[in-house]
Amino acid sequence: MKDQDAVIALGAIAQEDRLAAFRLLMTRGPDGLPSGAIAERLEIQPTRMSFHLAALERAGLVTTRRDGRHILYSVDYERMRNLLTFLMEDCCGNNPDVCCLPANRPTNPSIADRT
Amino acid sequence: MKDQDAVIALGAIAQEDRLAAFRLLMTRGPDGLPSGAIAERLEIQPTRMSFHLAALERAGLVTTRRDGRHILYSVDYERMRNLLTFLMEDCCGNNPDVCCLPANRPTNPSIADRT
DNA sequence: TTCATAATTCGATAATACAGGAAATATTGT
DNA sequence: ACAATATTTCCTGTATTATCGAATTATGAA
Repeated sequence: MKDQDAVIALGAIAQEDRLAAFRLLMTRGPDGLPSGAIAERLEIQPTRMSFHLAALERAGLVTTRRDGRHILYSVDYERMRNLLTFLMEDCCGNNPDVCCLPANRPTNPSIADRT
Repeated sequence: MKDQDAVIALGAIAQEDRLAAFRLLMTRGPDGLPSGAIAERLEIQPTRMSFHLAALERAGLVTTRRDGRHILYSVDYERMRNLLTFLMEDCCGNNPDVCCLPANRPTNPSIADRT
C-alpha cells in the first residue's frame, strides 16, 4: 500500500459517523448492510450516510453491490488488512524492541507459519 | 480507547506530511528526533513541520521532551498499540471468520498468554 | 549581555470537508 | 405507466484545516 492510499483510507475512518458505520459493517461480515439500515441504526440522516459511505468506498475500505432496491455495503477486509499491515511496517520491522502490535502478540513474523 | 480519541488519532496520521513524520519517528524508537531534523529529512518547511508535529502531539501519538535547544519528538508506542487494538476490536472479536489481522496471525486472543 | 540556533506562535489567505434540504436516479410492485 | 421505496447527487452556507511569512520564545555559546 502506498502512502497516499493510506492517507485516504485513514482519512475515511477519521470521522465520527464514518468510523461508526465502518465498525458496524465490520461486525456484519461479507453480507453487509444497506445504507438506510446503517443510517437508522446510527441515527444519521440518509443523505449524510450516503455521503459518508461514498467516502469509505472511494477509500476502498468498503465495497457495494445492489440487491433489489437496496445497495449493500460491506467491508473489504483485505483492504483493511493491508492498511493495518502498512501501519505496523515501520514499527516492528525496524524496531523489534518497541513494538506497537496489539495484545502483546509475538513480533516474529514466523508466527504466521504456525497452524 | 473511545471513538472520539480514535477519530483524532486517525485524523492525525491521515495527512501526507504527518504520516511521513510519524513513520519516520517509528523507526527511531524512544530516542526520537528533533523537529528540524524531521523537516530536513522530509523536505518540509520548519514552520509546517512544527504545525503538523503539534497535531500528532495533540492526538497523543507522539510525546516531546527538550534536550538543550532541541525538542525531541518520539512515538508513544502504547498509544499506537491502543489505536491498532481499537481498529481490530470489531473485526476478529465478532467475526473470527473474516479477520482483518495482518499476516494471518492467529485470531485467538489466548495467543497473548503464550511465552 | 549579545549573538546565533531551534522551534513555535500568530495573522491572513486558500483549500477542503461537513451539514441540510431539494431534486434526481434506480428498482420493485400494482 | 404509475406510485412507492432506497439511495444518491446537487446546491448553498458554514466550519475546519493547510500554507506561508513574519514575529516570538527558549536555549546555548562567545
